[in-house]
Amino acid sequence: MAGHGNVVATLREAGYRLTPQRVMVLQAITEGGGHQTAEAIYREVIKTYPYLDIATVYRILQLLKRLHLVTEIDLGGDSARYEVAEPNKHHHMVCRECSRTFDLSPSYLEELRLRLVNEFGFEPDLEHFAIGGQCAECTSK
Amino acid sequence: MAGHGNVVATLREAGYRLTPQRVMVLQAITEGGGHQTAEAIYREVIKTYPYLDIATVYRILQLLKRLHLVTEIDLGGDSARYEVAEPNKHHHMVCRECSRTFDLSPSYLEELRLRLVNEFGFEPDLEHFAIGGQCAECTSK
DNA sequence: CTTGCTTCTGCAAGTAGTTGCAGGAGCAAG
DNA sequence: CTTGCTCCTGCAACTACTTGCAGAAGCAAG
Repeated sequence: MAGHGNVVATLREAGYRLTPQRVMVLQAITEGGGHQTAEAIYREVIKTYPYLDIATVYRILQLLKRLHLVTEIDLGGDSARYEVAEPNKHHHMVCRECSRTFDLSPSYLEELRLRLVNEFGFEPDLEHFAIGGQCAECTSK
Repeated sequence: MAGHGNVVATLREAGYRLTPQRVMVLQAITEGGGHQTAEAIYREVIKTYPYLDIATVYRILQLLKRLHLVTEIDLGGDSARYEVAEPNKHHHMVCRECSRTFDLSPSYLEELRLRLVNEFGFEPDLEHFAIGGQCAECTSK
C-alpha cells in the first residue's frame, strides 16, 4: 500500500512505537476510504483482532491527529469522522437544515489565514475546518 | 433587567411556552455574565429551584441557540460554554498549545462570508465560530 | 375559571468519547 | 537473545450530552 511506509516512518521518527493495534487502525482507515467513524474502524479491526478496545481506537486516532496523519471532521451531529490527511484537502460547508456537506477549496481560507498570521502571529489549524450554515436550496425553500 | 423582555417576546412569538425553568436559565446566563458551562448554569438555578433537571438545561440551551438568543462556544476542551448573543460579538481564536483564547472581530470573517454567499449561496453561521491554531507566543517558544 | 390540546419537564437509560490504573509489549543497549 | 526502561493497551469507571416516555403545566378558547 502506497503511503503506508511514510506513516510508519513518521511514527518512528516522532518516538512512537509501532504496535499491531496502530498498524491495523491505520490500515482500516486507508482501506475503508472516505470519512469513517471511530466505531466503524473499531468494528473493521476486531474482525481480525478481537481483543482491541474502543478506547484504544480513540487514543490512536488522537495520536494520528496530532501527527497530522488523519483529519477529524466533527459535523456536530452524532459522531466524528476520520480520514487520511491529504496535503491538498478540501474543507467542508455543512448545511444546518438538510445536513448535506459541500466541498470548499482551501484557497477560500487562505486570505483569512494570512491576515491572522500577519496581524496576530496566529497560525490557524485549517486542516480541521468545517463551517456550518444554510445552503442555497434550503434558503430558497 | 434590560433586554429580558425582548427574550420573552421572542419566545412567545415563536410559539414557545414561558416556563419558570426557561426564565431561570435565561436569568442565570444573563446575570452570570461571560462564558458559562451548562453545569454552572444548572448549579446556579437549583439554588432557588432544586427540582430542575440538567437535561432540561441542555434542552433549553438548544432552544435558545436555535432562536439565536444564546451562543454556544465549544472550544474542543471539556465542556461547551454559553453566553447571551450580542449582535456585535467577537469570535475566538483558541491556541492548541496553551489553550488561551483571543478575541477576533467579526470583520475578519465578513470577507469569507461574502464569498460563500455570492459564490455558493451558502450563508455561514458565524455566531458559532471558533478557530483553532497556534498563538504567536507558543510558535516562538 | 374551567376545559382541553399540546408542549415541556423530570426521570432514567443510553451514546460518544475520556481517563486512571496495572499489567503487557516495543525497542534500544549490551 | 536477554534485560530493562518506558510507552501502550485493555478494562472499567466516568464525563458531557441526548433521548424516550409518561405525567405536569402553559395557554387559548369558551
